[in-house]
Amino acid sequence: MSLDHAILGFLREQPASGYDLKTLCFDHDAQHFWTADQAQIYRTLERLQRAGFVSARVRRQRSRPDRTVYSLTQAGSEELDRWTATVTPLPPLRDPFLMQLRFAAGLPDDDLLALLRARRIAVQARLDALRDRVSTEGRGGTREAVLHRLTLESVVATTRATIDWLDDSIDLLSALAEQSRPAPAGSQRRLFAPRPDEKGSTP
Amino acid sequence: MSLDHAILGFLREQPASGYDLKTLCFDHDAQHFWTADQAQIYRTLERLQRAGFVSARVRRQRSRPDRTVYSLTQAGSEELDRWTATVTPLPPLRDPFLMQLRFAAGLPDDDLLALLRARRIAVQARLDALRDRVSTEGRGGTREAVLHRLTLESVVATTRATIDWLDDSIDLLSALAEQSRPAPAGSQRRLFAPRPDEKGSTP
DNA sequence: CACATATACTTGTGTTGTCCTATATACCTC
DNA sequence: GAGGTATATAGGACAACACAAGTATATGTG
Repeated sequence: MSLDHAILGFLREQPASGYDLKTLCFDHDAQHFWTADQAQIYRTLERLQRAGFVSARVRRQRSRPDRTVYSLTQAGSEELDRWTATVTPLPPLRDPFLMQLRFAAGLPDDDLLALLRARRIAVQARLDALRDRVSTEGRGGTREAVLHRLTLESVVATTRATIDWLDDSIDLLSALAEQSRPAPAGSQRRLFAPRPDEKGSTP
Repeated sequence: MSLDHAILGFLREQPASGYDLKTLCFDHDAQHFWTADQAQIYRTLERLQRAGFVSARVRRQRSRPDRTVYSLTQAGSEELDRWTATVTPLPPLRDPFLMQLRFAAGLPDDDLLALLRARRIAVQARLDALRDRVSTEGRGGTREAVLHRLTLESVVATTRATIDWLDDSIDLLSALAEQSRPAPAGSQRRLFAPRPDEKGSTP
């Protein structure tokens, strides 16, 4: 029921329509810790309203379809406080990529390395996007701003750790692949030192 | 459809019953990257059998209920290889705890810090358990063993990063809380150095 | 004027995953 | 011999979530 509380959280900061929540909140602000389908947001709003946690009023608009703007009620605010103060157990770990890696023993070395390198690129792109957000959104001294910054930094930290792990894993697996690769003719043992523009295998 | 492939992956390593998959595979080996409900495992096995990816045969047992032992078929093995070689996009980020933190601005400082400290304890416990596993399971030079070790190390790396982030966050928030706390009588400024058994605030 | 785009919301449907319960056998312990 | 534990499987109910399509209106663009 995290989505419920995310919506309550956003509505506490300011009233919003389902459309606002989707385009402004979930597609941007919350992007690094939660996402939500548009249909799901509307259905959840309906449910929260029935539960008395939010109230709705329709805003007529001339140039646009009418908006149903939701606000947090007192009960909603209390529920949000109750929930934020609740200690919850760690959720089970779930990572399709690690699963893929765990069962990739059947792949040729090159395919395995390609998989890891592709992953590295994707994770690096995510990290770059996060850093952009830290530098643009990471200002402000209000309590909300500090907490928002902390959530961004959490994801930055784990993402960096993932990149480091990927680098180590790529190094390890290429070394293993090199060992087991049928040596290209005349290269079992180097007769000459590597040229200066060639990288050594290990520091 | 990750569960499907996890089952194919385990069955490639050795034939197993639904019960084996639950108790030996998902509750232990795969614990750090996937979990599965017992009911779901049986239903998935049925589906995989209909799809021709696994085959079943019943083993009569005298002292125990009969077991239905599943094995990977040729088609199943091919599907597994196809899937492991497939590059998939990063899944969206989902973290209920970060959401909680993001919307915790309404909490008193002490509750907020309690939340983070409780989290630290839980994450540390997970890390300890992972380290145990690395030292007991992290042996062997087979391809499977290496990949298994890498998956464990991935989770160790991100878990460590999370602990570091929690420590930094706790430090930051306690400092902020200290600033805004109404100063206890006579303690705006320390007149005496801390006694030797008192901890300094920072190394 | 046709068409795409942005706004704003609704409905249907399927999949995944969780929880709970039921069934059955055999062992072990009190 | 009653009750707990381990083995082994199966079913219903349901919540969460994703995907897809449909309904409107107004604006901008070629």
